[in-house]
Amino acid sequence: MPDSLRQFKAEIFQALAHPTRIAILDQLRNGELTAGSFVESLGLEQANLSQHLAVLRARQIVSTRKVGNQVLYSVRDRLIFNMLDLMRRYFHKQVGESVSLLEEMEKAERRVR
Amino acid sequence: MPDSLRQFKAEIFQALAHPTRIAILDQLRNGELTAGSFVESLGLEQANLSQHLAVLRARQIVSTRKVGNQVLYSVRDRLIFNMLDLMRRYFHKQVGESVSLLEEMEKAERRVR
DNA sequence: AAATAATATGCGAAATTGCGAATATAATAA
DNA sequence: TTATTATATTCGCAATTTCGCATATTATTT
Repeated sequence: MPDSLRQFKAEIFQALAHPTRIAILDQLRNGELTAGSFVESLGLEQANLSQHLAVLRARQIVSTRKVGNQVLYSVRDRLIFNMLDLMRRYFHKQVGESVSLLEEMEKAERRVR
Repeated sequence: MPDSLRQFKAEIFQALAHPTRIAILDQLRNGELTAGSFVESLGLEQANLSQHLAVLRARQIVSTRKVGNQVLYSVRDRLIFNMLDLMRRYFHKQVGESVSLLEEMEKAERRVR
């Protein structure tokens, strides 16, 4: 596997590695939204939001379209959503395992008592 | 979507956001390997490798098993490989789009001349 | 017990990231 | 033209990441 591929993967993962940016992408699942809409829905500083959008732009994860005064954002490739969905599955599996581990521990605990 | 879920996703993405750690995981596709094997195959400082392994451990992405003198690493949940594979597909799609964009530009260029 | 081998950890420096405050830019409205 | 609205950029700072170097820890061998 070429190192450039790993480099690319790392950069995309990096772009996804922030709760705010994940929230932004989640909101784009149903189509394009203005930059400003995130400020309201996520309740963050305008500058902060704009910086997170800049990260997603830099990695070409989103594309923009200017309409009059405002900028519409959309996700370039919906494959990104597959990544997020896969990660949700991963989360649930992990939680599941943690729960059953706890149950095991409780069983063992009861046996000792 | 709960914020804790986005937090979790971000942490895992973060753990994957380094070429060295991606390389480590790639090598674990065929089963467990000793910590030392990465030092040789990747040609990095022993301490550096160990630090990257610590990141993967902290996020529970890998699990370890001590055998005598050495530590065997393995991937806890192969879903992680699905993430890497999906990212490879994403890469190829992006490259493909870039190529066809270039071709479009060349066509346009020829029309102008 | 002392030496060796495999792995992990602590430390300091450089680079990167995240954030708020202020400022810049661009389009529209007055 | 001036004011307003939407968005982006710059700056300074704190926090985090990455790395090499040195050191610690644990198991094995001599």
